[in-house]
Amino acid sequence: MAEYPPFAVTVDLVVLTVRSDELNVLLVRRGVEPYRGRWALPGGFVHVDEDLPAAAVRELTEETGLAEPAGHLEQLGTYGRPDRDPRGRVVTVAWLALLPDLDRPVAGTDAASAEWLPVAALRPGQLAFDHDRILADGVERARAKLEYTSLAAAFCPPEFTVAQLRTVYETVWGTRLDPRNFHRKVTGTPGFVEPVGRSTEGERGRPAQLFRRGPAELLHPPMLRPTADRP
Amino acid sequence: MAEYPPFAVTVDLVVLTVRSDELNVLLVRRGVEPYRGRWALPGGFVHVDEDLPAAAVRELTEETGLAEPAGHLEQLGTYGRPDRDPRGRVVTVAWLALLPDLDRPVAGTDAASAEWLPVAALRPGQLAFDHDRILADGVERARAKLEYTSLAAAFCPPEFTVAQLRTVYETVWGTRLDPRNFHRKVTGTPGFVEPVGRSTEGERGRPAQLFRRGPAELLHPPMLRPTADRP
DNA sequence: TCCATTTCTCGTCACTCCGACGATAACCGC
DNA sequence: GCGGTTATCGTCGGAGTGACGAGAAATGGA
Repeated sequence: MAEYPPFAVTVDLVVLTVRSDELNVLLVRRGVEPYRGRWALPGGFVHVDEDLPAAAVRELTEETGLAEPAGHLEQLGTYGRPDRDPRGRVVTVAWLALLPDLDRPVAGTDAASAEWLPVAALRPGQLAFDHDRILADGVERARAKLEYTSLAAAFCPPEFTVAQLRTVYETVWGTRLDPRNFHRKVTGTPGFVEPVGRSTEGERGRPAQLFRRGPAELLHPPMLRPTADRP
Repeated sequence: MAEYPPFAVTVDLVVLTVRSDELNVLLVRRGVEPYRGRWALPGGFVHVDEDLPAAAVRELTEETGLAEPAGHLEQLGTYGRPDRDPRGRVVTVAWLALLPDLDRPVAGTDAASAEWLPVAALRPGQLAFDHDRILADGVERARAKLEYTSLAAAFCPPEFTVAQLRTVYETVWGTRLDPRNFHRKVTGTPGFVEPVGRSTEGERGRPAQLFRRGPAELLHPPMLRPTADRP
């Protein structure tokens, strides 16, 4: 192996959820320099004998305090501009996590306090390092993947209604969808959702059937977001 | 920054092209241990002050001997299993490149001789390190992206016919497509291709109109590959 | 109790898109 | 000219979708 420049490798997490009709991201306040006091994506160094997915899962459980069975985790991309960290050459492998709304506050074992913040409330340049860019890439990935995968259900609890699922799409895409057409599409795509057999109770309006995730991962044909049609 | 485990960071390239109706990948024979004499993806260490995309472009030009204007380059994913390189902890950022068929042999400035090999001819376990897995991921990414982007044109020379573009789809997907429906789809999607105004000469059959890439990057609606329909 | 309100669910209709395929156009070599 | 080959245009039916009407099943207030 002779000579090679030494790097530090970290993982950073873009953890998204939908709560109160807004897309939220999990952020931590940095307690040390650089960027002390600024919001940042949760993350940390990869251990010497640790695989990259394992490091991501470890950080996720440390920050959210929950084992990972619910939700979804995938690699987002790797960022390594030479000047991205003033301390030295740090390459970070970013991960995208989609979680249901755990309406309890985040109980992290980590000292740093993690909080949910609405993505729309963040201003450019507000996050540490290049985390603005990473967050933007993560949000765009999530938006795109809702089109052709069944990942929207990862934002939902194990049992959910069609309307809850529609709210996920509407929130992530920032558009409104026709409830009747959405209902037809979701229930008509084999394997997307499966009826539980029960219904909601005590909510306003007619009770809604409860569903859980189906086995399908890809949507064929996809559900394309409404486009500002090109000329 | 105090303590952190030191890593080596490399870039590896999955360079794909379509030649003689087969999907080919650019491979090098390793001249040193480990995996000496085995085929591997071209790649190398990231320099100390080098950005990751710059390292990928550098390796690409070193291996193919051509500046990068033609074709397409994107980050594929990062692979860092602790045991993936017997020499130590090496994390590699893999990139996917799609190039037109430069039917001249690859004139690399690199000492290692790079060669095009048909992807279908490779057997599992034939490549060094975890390059089998990286190649498989790259091929799958290319297949998926043909569906909803105009990337197929990256496999074509600056001017090409609809039939050439169809051959790209057929080769990458391993399916046959109806020439008439394909022609309708390609020419009917605004911004996918633009007529040059000239036609081929001296080929067999009726001359074909020449096109070049249009400005569109996304295909709306996508061109879905024929599916072995689900039940 | 009755009614307005809310929300879920089922239909209808027109339009687009796509797969399957027929037909014609424009070149080649002989 | 003639057959072979490939490119291009057209037609037809079915699947999928956007726009929207209408009924079903709950709640809450007069």
